[in-house]
Amino acid sequence: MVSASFGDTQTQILDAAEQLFAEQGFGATSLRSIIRAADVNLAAIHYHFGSKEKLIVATIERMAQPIVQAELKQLAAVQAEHPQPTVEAILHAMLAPALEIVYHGQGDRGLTQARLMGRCRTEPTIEPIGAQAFAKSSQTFLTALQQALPDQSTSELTWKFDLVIAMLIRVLCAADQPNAILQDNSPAETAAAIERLVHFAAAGMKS
Amino acid sequence: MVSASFGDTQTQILDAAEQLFAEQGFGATSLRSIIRAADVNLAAIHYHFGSKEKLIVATIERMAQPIVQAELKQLAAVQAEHPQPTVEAILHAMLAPALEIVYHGQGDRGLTQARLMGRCRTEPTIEPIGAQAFAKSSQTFLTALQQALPDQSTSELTWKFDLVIAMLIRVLCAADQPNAILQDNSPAETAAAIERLVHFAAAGMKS
DNA sequence: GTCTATAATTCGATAGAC
DNA sequence: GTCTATCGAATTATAGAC
Repeated sequence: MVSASFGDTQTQILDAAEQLFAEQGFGATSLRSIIRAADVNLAAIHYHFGSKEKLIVATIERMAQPIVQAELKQLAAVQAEHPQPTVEAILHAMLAPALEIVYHGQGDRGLTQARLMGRCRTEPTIEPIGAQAFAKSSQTFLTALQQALPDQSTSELTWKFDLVIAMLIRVLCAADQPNAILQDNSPAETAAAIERLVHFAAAGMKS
Repeated sequence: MVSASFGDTQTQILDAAEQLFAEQGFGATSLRSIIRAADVNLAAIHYHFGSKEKLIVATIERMAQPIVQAELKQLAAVQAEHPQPTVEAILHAMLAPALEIVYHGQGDRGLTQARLMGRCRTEPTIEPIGAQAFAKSSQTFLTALQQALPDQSTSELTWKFDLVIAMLIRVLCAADQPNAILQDNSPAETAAAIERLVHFAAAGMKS
C-alpha cells in the first residue's frame, strides 16, 4: 500500500469522516454527507474502505494511534526519571496528550480529534472499537496506578480509573462550550486546564 | 409482549420507548422497533405524540421529573437540618436519587431509567432536551455548592460540577458492566457505591 | 382511537462502463 | 481508480377507512 499523500482521496475521505463523526456521531452521519464534504464519489468510500464500519474503524485508529503513543512515551519518561512516580505524574502522562492535541492540531483539527475521541465512548456499537484502539494505553496506566497506590484493591482502582477517563471524555466533548474547563486553545490555558484536571482526579484517586 | 397488555396505549409506547432508547440510544432506535415492542400500531405514535422528537421529549421528561423532585427534596431536608451543609451532604443529595432508582424501580425498570438518564448526555441532538429536564436541579445544586465552597470561583465550581455529573452519568451507563462501581442492584451495595462516589467526588470538589 | 396502506425520503451497498 | 445509475431495504410521516 502506498502511503497517503496530501490531498489523496483516502485522506480526503478520512478528514471529512473525522469531522462529521466528531460533530454528529457515527450512527447519525451518513456516507452521503461524508462524500459531499470530501467532494468525492460515493463509490470511492466502498472502494477504499469496504463499508461504513471499516471506515469508522480506520477513522478512529488514525486518531488514536498518535495519542496512545504520546501517552506511553510520557509515562515511560516519567518512570525513567523516578522508579515510583506519584499519582499526579502518572495522571499527567495519561491526560495531557489527549488535551494537548486540541491546540497542537492545525486549525480546528485538534478540537475535532478531541471530540472524536470523546465520541468513541458515547455509542454502544462503537465503544468496543474505541476500547480496542486505546487498550494498550489503558492496561499500561492501570498497572502504573496499581503500583503507585498499592493499598487500593484492583476493583477499586478499576472503577476510579474508569471515572477519570469519563472526566477526560467530558472535557474533550465539551471543549468548545462556555464555562468549560478548557476556556481556549492557547498553550498556557491548555496547560493550566491539564493541571486543574490532574489535581481534581488525583484527589479522587487517593480518596 | 406480556407487559404491553397493561396500561393505556400512551403508557405502552412510553414503556417500550424508555427501554429501547436506553439500550440503543435515541437516533439508533426506530419507531418501528418501538411499536413492535409495545404491540401497538405505527400511527398510534404520531397520533399520541406527533413525531419521534416529541416522543423523545415525553420519554425523557417522564423519567426525569421524579428524579429531580427527589434530588430537590433531599437537598431541602439536608438544608433544613444544617443551615450550612457539608460538601459531602450536598453531593449525597445530588447523586443518591439517580442511583437509588436502580433498585427502587420494579424489575429492570430502574436500570433502564438509569441508562436512559445517562444516555441524555451522549447524543448532541438530545443533550439540550436532557439539560432542560434537569435544569432546575442543576441550578439549585450549583448554588448550594457555591455556598459550601465560597473560596472557589463560579467558573471553577461550574466545571467541577460538570465533571461530577459526568461521573454520575458514567456510573449509570456502566451499571451492568463488570468491574463497575455498582456491582449489583442490592440496596446495601447501592448505598455503598453512593458513598464511594460521594467520597471520590467530594475530594475533587475540594481540591 | 385504531387500523391498513402508502407516500416520500434516505440509507448502505453494488454492478458495470470508462 | 473514478464515475453513473440503481437496487433493496429501511426510515418518518400521512391519508383515509372503520
